[in-house]
Amino acid sequence: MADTVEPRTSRGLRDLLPAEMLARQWMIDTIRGVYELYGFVPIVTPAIEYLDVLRGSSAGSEAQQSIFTVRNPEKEELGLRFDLTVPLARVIAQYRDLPRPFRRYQVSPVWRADKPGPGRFREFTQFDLDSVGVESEIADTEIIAGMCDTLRALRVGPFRVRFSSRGILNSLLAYASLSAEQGADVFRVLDKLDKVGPEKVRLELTTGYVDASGDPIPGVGLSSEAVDKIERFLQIRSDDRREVVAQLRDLFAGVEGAEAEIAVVEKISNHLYSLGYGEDQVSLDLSIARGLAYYTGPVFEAILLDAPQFGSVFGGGRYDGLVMRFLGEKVPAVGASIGVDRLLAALVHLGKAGHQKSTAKVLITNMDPALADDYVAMTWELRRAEIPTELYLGTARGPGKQLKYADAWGVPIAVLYGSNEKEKGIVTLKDMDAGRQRAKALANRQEWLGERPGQREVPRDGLVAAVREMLDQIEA
RNA sequence: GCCGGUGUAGCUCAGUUGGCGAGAGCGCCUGACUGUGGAUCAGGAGGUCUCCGGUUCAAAUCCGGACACCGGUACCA
Repeated sequence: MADTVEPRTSRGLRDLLPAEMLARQWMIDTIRGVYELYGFVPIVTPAIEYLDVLRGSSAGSEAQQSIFTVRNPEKEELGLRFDLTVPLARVIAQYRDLPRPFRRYQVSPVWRADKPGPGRFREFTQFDLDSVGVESEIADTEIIAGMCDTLRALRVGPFRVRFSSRGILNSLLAYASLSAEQGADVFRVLDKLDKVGPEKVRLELTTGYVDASGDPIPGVGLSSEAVDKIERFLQIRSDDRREVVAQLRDLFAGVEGAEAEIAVVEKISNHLYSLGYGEDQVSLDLSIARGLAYYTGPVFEAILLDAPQFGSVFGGGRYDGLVMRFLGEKVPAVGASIGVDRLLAALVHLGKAGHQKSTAKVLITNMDPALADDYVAMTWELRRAEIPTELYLGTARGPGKQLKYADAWGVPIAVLYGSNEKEKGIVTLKDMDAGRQRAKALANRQEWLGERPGQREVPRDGLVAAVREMLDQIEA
């Protein structure tokens, strides 16, 4: 016995088999369609970047251990990208002659060396779109509208895009007399509101608590007056975005800088109203904080109302400071990112994706080696008529095995052609699904064989037309 | 990182208080049925029982350790 290698994949990595790839490609194509309609352009950047590009020059000690590091022959310090935003900032800084605004999309895998969890992997794909170099809130509006259009195009069922703003949260800090440093912790905790509920958020903002597993969760150590003010802020909830804006103005009256931040959010909301994005699609939800530190303005995320357990499937915000790392100059930018894997998992869960198993619509079976020329001819005839067709190339001889093969791959139509058909100048078409349905009702094999469900004989020279007709019928 | 759980066939799992040649279902292969998927029936292939050490006449089973995976929780630029 020769030594063999055990086939396996490293932790947190997985293979995407055909059924999943087909669903994913459909999803990506659909999203791409929306963003090209909006006039975004594609780019791709290398998976591998210099470590200092990924980390930032100053951030030696920052908590960025989840980068996979990579060795090259020159022994340079390299790593796999962990998102698509940092490489975008690099591109903006590196290609100074790119016209701005630069509005691009990118769909690519990213890597994080975290502990994998349910629906969470070390290699996963993001679909990002960003507008770089636009100060106007119309860019933010465009991203939010695009999120709505994308989710509608994907037929995800009811969804909600929720947005807020870091500017408003900063006003909250001023209102509650908190420092910017405390702010980072506060935002992180607020982001968990949906998941853990208001009591635990209060505990985590003050003293901390011990969770069900006995793991102590440290508190942020805020005073109860500060937490009271935060809670008053969080109580502003309404489906009506205008109502939220009004209450916010009321609460933050006299807080320095607050009015300007509220005005930005109000403008976005009004643009969206005038475009027909009402409360059923977009809500102004002040509990949205987003975990990332680099956001500077509006932030947004989308959830599926029929699958809320999948969390945010699409999120983003404005980050006016990120390009500064490379250019030393402030370049405004706003964008959003779709977690392709998470959204796809949600769609499969909802039964809205993942049904297609094959690209071929027709399998030409191969029963008689003497007729090889006919099989090849029929195959290319169909292909040249733009009908995706596979010629059976395996070793099984009888039609039984070959039909089983068609069944296993979910090919909707099989073509049977042997000496009988050749003599009569016909081909036999078989609608696989019709047979599948019929099989449920039949217990006895003689009946099953005798009936030959879903089969039709058509003239050999009418093959293409007959297949097309049968496909139309199946797809209707 | 912390807490808990689980490692037995390709997959899902059963294996009683340790007891001779290690099981089931699904899947796969062959045949009944040499030109028809499903169903049924018969047969077949497929296992270092995660690994290392210990206890014992005897370990998949008990003990210790390692590793891996799963779930929860924390962190997440």
